[in-house]
Amino acid sequence: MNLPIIPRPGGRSARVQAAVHRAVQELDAEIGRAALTVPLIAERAGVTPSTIYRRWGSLADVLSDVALDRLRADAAPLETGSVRDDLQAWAEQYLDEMTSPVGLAMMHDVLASNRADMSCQCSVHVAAQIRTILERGIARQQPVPQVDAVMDAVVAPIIYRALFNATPVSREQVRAMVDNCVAQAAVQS
Amino acid sequence: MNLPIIPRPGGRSARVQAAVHRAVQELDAEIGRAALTVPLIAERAGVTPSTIYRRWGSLADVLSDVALDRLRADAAPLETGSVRDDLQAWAEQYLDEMTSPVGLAMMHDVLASNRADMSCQCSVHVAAQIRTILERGIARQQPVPQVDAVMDAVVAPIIYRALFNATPVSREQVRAMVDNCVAQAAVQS
DNA sequence: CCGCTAAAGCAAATGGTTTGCTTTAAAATG
DNA sequence: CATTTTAAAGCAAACCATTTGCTTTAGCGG
Repeated sequence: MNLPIIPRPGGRSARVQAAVHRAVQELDAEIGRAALTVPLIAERAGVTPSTIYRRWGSLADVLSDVALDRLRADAAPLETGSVRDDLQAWAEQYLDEMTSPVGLAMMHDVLASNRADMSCQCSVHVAAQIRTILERGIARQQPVPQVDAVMDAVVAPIIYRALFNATPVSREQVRAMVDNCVAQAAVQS
Repeated sequence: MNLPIIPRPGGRSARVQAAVHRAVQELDAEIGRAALTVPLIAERAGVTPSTIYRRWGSLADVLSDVALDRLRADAAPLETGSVRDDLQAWAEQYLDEMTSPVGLAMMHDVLASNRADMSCQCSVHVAAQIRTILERGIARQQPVPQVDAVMDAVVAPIIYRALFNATPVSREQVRAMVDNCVAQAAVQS
């Protein structure tokens, strides 16, 4: 419904936003995501439920907003000196995050909000991480794959299988996927 | 909550199940998925809301159940004589289905139920379709890729980008993905 | 400092969800 | 075939999340 853009960034709006985000994370840790309700969050945050409904629209939107916030908090990928190693390290960490209960819940939350703009943020964020790695490689004059190629060959299988398969991608498979992707880029250049 | 297994397949349970499924599809067509509620569905199906809540657990579970039913209704893939062509034809149709509003809604419904068993059914079903195509190729003594390879290289990008990207995979890209995948299988054998 | 306005508070009404109990009908048993 | 058993459906009351109209607050511009 309403965007999580803060119209009056200096004041009460910002405080409410922060309080609600904190309340969600606290309650999530204490009682679990399944037990979260808007009235509960509102009470913990010290606001009224209608405030949350008016600003976010629904519980799903609040959770999605918080989940995206956590995604953005991810650190920049490490730098080892080779695109292949950087990608492998990053991809393994990404796999761990996204197959963890927290990561899975985040994805479900974002998708459950049914807002294309929010869902897209996920891939925008991931693409930015990958771009960071690839640009280091370009700066070193190494051959690098396209961002989209990495998304299709590495990210997509990780996420698809995390969401729809009983068995997630293994670390070996991730490494093989990255290898493949980087090797193809080397051939094509 | 409760499984969609029918404990007394011969009688009232089966009738209720069918009536609810039909009610969901009718109402979905008439008023749209966003307006669906359990009481509405119950009324149309001629049952009481508590019946639905007791059997399915929540609206999300009902919608997920119906969505999986529709998936299962998919026809068997066509046969052209070549694995590559069969896969391409099937993949393009799959792309169309999954990027359509109906297909997207189905995936969201299944994921929103937050039930791993239901989500897995999606990939199980898709894998079965792919296996059908590949086994024809094996029968013809052609080299074929692994089912999982097709899932990772073709299905995963289609779904990932349908769910998380503003721009879905294009038909050309699908064809390229299938080509790649089949070519790799030919090399490896 | 004063007025304007967006957002928060409040409270009542709405309606989806849960739950205990009763009734029905399908299956099992003799 | 009649009888017993039991899972599931019906019913209705209670509960609680959500919506909504109105009032109040507080940030911002003049």
